Amino acid sequence: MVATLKDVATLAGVSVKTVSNVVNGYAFVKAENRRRVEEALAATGYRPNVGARNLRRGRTGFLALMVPELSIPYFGELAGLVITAAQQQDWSVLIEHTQGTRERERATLGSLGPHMVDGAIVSPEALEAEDFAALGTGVPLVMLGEHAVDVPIDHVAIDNVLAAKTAVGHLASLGRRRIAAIGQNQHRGTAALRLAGYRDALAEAGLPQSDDLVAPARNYHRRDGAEAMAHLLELPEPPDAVFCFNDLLAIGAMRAAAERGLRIPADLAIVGFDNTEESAYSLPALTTIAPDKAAIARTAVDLVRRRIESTDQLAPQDIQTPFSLEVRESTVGRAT
Amino acid sequence: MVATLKDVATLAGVSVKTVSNVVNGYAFVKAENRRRVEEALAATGYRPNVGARNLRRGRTGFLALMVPELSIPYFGELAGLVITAAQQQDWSVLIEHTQGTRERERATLGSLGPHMVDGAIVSPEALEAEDFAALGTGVPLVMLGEHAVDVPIDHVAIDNVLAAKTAVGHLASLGRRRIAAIGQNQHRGTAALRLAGYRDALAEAGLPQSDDLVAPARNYHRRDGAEAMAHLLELPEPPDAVFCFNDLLAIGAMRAAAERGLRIPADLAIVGFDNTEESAYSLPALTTIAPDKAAIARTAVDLVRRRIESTDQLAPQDIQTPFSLEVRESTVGRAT
DNA sequence: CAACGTTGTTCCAACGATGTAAACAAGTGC
DNA sequence: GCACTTGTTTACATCGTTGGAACAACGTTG
Repeated sequence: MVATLKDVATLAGVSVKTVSNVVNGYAFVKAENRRRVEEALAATGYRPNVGARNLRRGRTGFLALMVPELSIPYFGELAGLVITAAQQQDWSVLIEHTQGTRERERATLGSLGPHMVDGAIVSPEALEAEDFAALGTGVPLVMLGEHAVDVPIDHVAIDNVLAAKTAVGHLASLGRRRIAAIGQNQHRGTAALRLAGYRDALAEAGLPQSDDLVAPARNYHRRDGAEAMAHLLELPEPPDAVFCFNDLLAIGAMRAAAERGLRIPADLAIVGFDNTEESAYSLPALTTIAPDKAAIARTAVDLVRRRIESTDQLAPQDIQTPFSLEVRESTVGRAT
Repeated sequence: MVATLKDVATLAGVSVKTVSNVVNGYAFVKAENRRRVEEALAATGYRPNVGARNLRRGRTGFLALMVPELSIPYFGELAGLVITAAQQQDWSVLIEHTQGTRERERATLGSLGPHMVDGAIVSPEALEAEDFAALGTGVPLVMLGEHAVDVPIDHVAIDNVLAAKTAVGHLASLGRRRIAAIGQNQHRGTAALRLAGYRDALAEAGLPQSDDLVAPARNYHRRDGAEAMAHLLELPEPPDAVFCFNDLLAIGAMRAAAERGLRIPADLAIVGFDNTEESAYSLPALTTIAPDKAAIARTAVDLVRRRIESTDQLAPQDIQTPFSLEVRESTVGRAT
């Protein structure tokens, strides 16, 4: 059996409340009693019943994190950072994954009662505006990544348009003329933004735009990148560079290119997006957009906390976190 | 505010318990009352207070998963599978990570009161036998991976010795003579087992053993693999093959080899361990031991459930899950 | 029509912790 | 000796839920 406050109190010969006071660091407890209580606590190995405590306090001590797939390196890395940031605020993190389907995302959002978690950090992919109505009221929510739609909810992301523009600008500055993009997708908010950045950069560099060079990707897995790249390489005039909307697509694209005997970056330069750890060690190492993932995690947790603490309505925040371009071998070749 | 049973009861004009009965599917509720309660439930958007319910029922609905780092692909993939398996048993998964330090692992284990979670699945790296005494009593615990030590706890893993032997046997069968190993580590149970398998295979193939060819790795990150490989390649007689104790080490080793102009597998064959998704897309694609991660996750969740449900003491189970050798380019070259 | 079982509902206590306020003890000042 | 602080402890109600006992209403049966 597990010791409760009552057990400890009996053992120490004081009231339950006094034990509670000791546990919670209440100042006015006589030294003698404090000592006895502490002994009893140690003897019984008392640990507070989180459920009961939270029932009383109206907090749960849990934070939910909703991601599409934990096996995707970006989300694995991000989740780790969120957990770390949350631990510092005494929160435990509950992770749900949705496979990026709208139905699962709705269901997850709906199950997040305020009794279950104090707040939630969500990274939706397919949700529509109306789905947010289904959300259990009263749970502070922070969204990561781009809105698909306009929803009055806190939101943390990098400037996707600028980031994409930076990536493509880098390719253009290297003298690439036929720059392709992989990752177009109707259902993802980020895809539209990154595509816009891609187009901006081409326009600015005075390069022609061609729909042939924009390859869609249903999911953002390595396989999708390989398929898209294979398709691009069959064009009569194949690209000499490609901007992939995430690192996994880029890894897949590299493989497809390598399998066809292309040299990277000589024949084909590749830029990814996310700066997952994998990208620094791929062969060749991948040039990629590096969002400050730790900042994203910290900011998101902070936003949740702030919204919980302040009783009055805050206007929804829209916070942009920094990013940088990590230049590696896939665009500039092996450093000598 | 959030609706409670009381609110619903008032609205429906019945007692709290009747509403509770409806919510919990108690059979004997008059149709008329049931209808009114259901209307009231819908109108208020009632969701049960998980904390209170569990306080009463003595269950929490949470399962803890402790891993060293979520950003390590193997654990990201595994965590995803555990979440999926747990969802099917109506459990939400709480993830804690420890960076693989003994102190953090102890602390995490200690914080898992039975009020917090119904059970825990842990993947420790540095824990010693005595640390398990610190565990809050009464929480069913399942360990993944090898024990460092003998502890009477449920345990799910593949046969590490056999798996390592299989991997190294594969290298030997390809005619490699100087087969190195990367990943030796005093503190990891798995390291010892994989090393034993490595030695078994060498012995069986009649190959000489040399301590020079066994490279330690503090952590199991890509960087450690690269450093170890660099070291091995500086030997007067460098290896012609290397067995890495996980995929990340192998990825790092590949990079170090490639940077020194070695061709893989012609000059150096490499085998990894874990079959992370990354390994199928690396250049060259990595030959690796493929544990059935889904089986591990399912088995672990099942074990926890079984231990919760049965009141009597079950003997600690020791379950081995299947694995296979995934042969790819890093040992046999590009398929034509 | 009394006794009984069946069905449906309500009341009460309890899970374990904590906030509130009251009770108690020991000084202090007048 | 009394009111008044100041410090210290306790009793009690409460958070939202559910199990069990008690109770009420009903039709059946002997």
